[in-house]
Amino acid sequence: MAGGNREPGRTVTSKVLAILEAFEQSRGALSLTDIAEGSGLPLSTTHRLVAELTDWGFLSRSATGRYQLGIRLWELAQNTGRQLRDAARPFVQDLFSLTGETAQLAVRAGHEVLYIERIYGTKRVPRASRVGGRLPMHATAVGKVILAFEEEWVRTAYLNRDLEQTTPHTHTNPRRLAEELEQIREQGYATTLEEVRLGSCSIAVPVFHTGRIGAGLGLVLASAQGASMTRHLPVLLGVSAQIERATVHIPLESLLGINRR
Amino acid sequence: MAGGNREPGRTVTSKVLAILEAFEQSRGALSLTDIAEGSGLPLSTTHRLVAELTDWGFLSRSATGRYQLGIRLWELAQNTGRQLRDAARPFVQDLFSLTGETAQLAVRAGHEVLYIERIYGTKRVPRASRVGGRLPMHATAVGKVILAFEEEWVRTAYLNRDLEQTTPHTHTNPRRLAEELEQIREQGYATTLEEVRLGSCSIAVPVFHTGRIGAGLGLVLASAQGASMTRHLPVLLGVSAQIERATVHIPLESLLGINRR
DNA sequence: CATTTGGTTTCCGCCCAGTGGAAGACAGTA
DNA sequence: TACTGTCTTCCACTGGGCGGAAACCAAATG
Repeated sequence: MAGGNREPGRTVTSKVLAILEAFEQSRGALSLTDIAEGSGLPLSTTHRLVAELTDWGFLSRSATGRYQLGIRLWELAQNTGRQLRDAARPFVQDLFSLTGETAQLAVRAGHEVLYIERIYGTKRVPRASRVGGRLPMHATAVGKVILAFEEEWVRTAYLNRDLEQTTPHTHTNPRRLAEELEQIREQGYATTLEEVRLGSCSIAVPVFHTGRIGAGLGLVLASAQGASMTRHLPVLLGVSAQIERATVHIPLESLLGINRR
Repeated sequence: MAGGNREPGRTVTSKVLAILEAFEQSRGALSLTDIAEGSGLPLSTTHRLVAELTDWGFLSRSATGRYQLGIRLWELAQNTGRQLRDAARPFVQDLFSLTGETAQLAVRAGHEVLYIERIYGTKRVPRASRVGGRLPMHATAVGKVILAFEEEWVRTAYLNRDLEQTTPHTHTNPRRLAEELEQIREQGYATTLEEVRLGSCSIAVPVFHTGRIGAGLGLVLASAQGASMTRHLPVLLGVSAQIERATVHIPLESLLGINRR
């Protein structure tokens, strides 16, 4: 029965996107079979769609026959939120040069922080986040500072969920977390100590845009320097103010391609 | 006649990708009608596909109802060539800090240079290139240096095409360009003087990988400093060597999602 | 308030692009 | 040679995609 056993209600578009997203979970290049499994599609269907995506440059095929996301996709995606990234990057770089520590800029995407910029030196640091990566908000300094200054309903909605325990030090008690956020709002910055990953701590300040919280700007340091983190506060606040000044003229809607719900 | 006048042979996939690519040409957010025009699709078809793309986060809709590329796309695309970018970025940053000039890293994509990294300060420079952007190879220093060290057949293929004249100073004579490339290969670096854009000049050195040319590393400066460009050569060569060392262990095929033809 | 203008959303029956099981080709490996 | 895992091609069936048309909506205009 050719074509009989098809899964109804599944659009072609959803299949194409599922194929692309299959590359997100597993690092490195995938074989056709991997893609078929990852996207939950029959092999022959996968084969056809993958071939077309490759023609368009959205996937590329290495010498070994395995596939990976193509440069065309990356090229296209550079247009997303370019204004914000272009405007903010030099300042994040300043932050890095002035402190010598890994500097990062993140925004809220749903219930997570999404890292959109990250400047680091050649020295090795235990890294949990990466550009384009997500982390739970309550475990990171940037996340906490965003949450603290976010609108009331966002905060309560967040605290009414199960809070993931990333390390033994992650704060997951909703009540105490609410208090911590209150305190962050008062003091104007947030910190974490080995809450995402053992061996590293972080500090972050808010970046506002048109009165609302727009992003979080932070530093990641080795745990050893956790005690003296706050000495970076003046620089952090200064750079944050500069980013705010550099982005005021950018209309909110073109800042990022995020569907605010 | 519903569904009668359809354009045959056009796959759904191609329509979806055409919609995404429609955002590349025109800056800023697009209305549904704009997208339909840009992708050459009927309005109702566009509407259906755009709606699904939006659901998946590949497009986002602003308060005004216009569409732009979604953060989901950007997020996915960060996985493309991450190894190369992550490894190279700190060194490009060094190049910037050491020289104070806009530093950039580019690779060849077909007959053009594709800028994959670009570090610049807050001072304004006339910029022609941008991360994710392309330029003709013969008009840029990074492009020329890549072309010069590229395999013979690539070079001859390139010179047998029409060479675009970007500014009055662009070298477009194939014969003379071949000589220039020869000289670049001997001296180990390439320069341009207002060949892409009036007011700026550039200098670049090759970055090799497994014996082949892998990328071009360069600086962009204001034309005024064109005469003394070569004083940056030692730094450029040093940083290039460091990038080579940092990327030797990366398998060629996972460097970038480029289909080498 | 009626009208025009410029855009977005919904509708619906036709029909071909998409489908996926199966078989064939291919490359390692035992 | 047989086996195994993977990729590629084939092909007849069929429902998801299609897109013209009409309804809808909002803002500008008379």
